[in-house]
Amino acid sequence: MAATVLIVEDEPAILELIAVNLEHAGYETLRAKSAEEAGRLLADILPDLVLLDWMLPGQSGLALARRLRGDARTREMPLIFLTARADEPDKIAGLEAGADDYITKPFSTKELVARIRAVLRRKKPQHGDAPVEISGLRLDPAAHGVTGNGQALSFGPTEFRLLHYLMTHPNRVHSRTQLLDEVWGDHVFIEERTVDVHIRRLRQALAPSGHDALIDTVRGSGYALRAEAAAMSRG
Amino acid sequence: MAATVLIVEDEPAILELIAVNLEHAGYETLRAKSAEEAGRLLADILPDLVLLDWMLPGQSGLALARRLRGDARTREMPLIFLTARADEPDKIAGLEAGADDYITKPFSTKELVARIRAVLRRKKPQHGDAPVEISGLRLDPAAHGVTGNGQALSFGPTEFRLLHYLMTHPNRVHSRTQLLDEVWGDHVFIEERTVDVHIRRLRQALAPSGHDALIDTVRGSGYALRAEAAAMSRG
DNA sequence: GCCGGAGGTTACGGTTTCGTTACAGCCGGA
DNA sequence: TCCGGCTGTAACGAAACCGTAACCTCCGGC
Repeated sequence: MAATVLIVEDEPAILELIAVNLEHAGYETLRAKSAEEAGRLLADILPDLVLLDWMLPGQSGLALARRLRGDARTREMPLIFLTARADEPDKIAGLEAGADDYITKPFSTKELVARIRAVLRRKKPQHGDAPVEISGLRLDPAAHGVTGNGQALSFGPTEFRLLHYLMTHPNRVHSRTQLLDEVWGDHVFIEERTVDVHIRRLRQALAPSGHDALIDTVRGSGYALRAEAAAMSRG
Repeated sequence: MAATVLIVEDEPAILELIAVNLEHAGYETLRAKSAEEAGRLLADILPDLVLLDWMLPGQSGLALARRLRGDARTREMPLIFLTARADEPDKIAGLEAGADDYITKPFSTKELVARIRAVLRRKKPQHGDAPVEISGLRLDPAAHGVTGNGQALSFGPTEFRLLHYLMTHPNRVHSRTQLLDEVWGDHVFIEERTVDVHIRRLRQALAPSGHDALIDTVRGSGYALRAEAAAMSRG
């Protein structure tokens, strides 16, 4: 039940300092030294909160924030900026980008923990990391693991997110457009047929345990993951 | 059903380019070459979304945006800015004026369509159709599934729409013309006998659970789906 | 019983949609 | 730097689906 915090900070000493303090306060931590590394992490794992340094080598923290807010998966994710610059313009830009709070260095670890607590309290209860199970197929977002009737299955990042979305919205037809919005993110420009290919890859990855049969093609509409309970809902 | 987009753009070539692309993507378009013209149009028609150029002769796009947000009638209308200026200050001013998104020229038509789609989707609190049930026959539009007394039945797209329509309008005779309008769409030209064939296919798909008997042929008039409660109501 | 009309049924060409494969680009790790 | 995994796109073939025509069956009126 411990909340997971992703810390994005290029200075190793500060990164370590923050991480140790947060862990001491009872949080689990993920670490990234650049926006790019954070992006890769976020492709697989959705932390409960992101602590984001403003100045980063390569892509800036602000740019990453914008990317997070442009993606349906991460739009609601709590975000706190961490920066040495106290200038007013930066602050405005940061909040415009959808940050929930803004902490200027130097800061006390007490203040840091207090603000994280406040932001987490303000945000809705997280549901993104609860394990899902349907028809013997079990997906655990936190562990990034899937088992089919006990047998371990492996997926690429996109396949994993696609399966996760389908499993959390079963017995419902999703158009290709919908899936692109929900799984890839609102602001991507991808051919609809690409969804077909990923469905195929997902089915292939599910095949070893036979769970590929769970994914129905609804001709002319899209795809649906069928949980057996719904087919016989009437008694 | 197609969403209507009002395009406000003073450059004729660009206006045309955008309009053609949106129409190709399935949207209906309205065109205005100035903020004033757009204002007159909006007095009569409320489009589903406004695509607004920043720089316009006469009244600026920003001014029009502010006016739209000040009017109760148009306050909730989705609005996307379209501009050649990528400067940060402009962007902030645009978003403060209540724009839902902001696209800088040059842009790809793919991106344009994707963003329009995203904004429209975000604004609409998607109202999923409710399941219908008649005499043990249950149809769930969201799941695109049908069960007859617990047994799963499968249909092609047209059969499904036809059954859906009949189930939501039971105990009523529908002429073939009516069915073509309601199920196929107003503007299609299709032989009336085609309806017969689809009724036949629908009955066949319903046969496994015996629900094919629900569809009555009314000689000389059309077809009707009979809900049992009504069977005794008429003599 | 005969007849005409309406609906039932079947078969078929054409089109759309989907599954599948192949491929090139990107990125990170060795 | 090469290599191997992952991704998005294009292309091709198969299957599903559709609309139409043709033929058959049923029905009522005479």
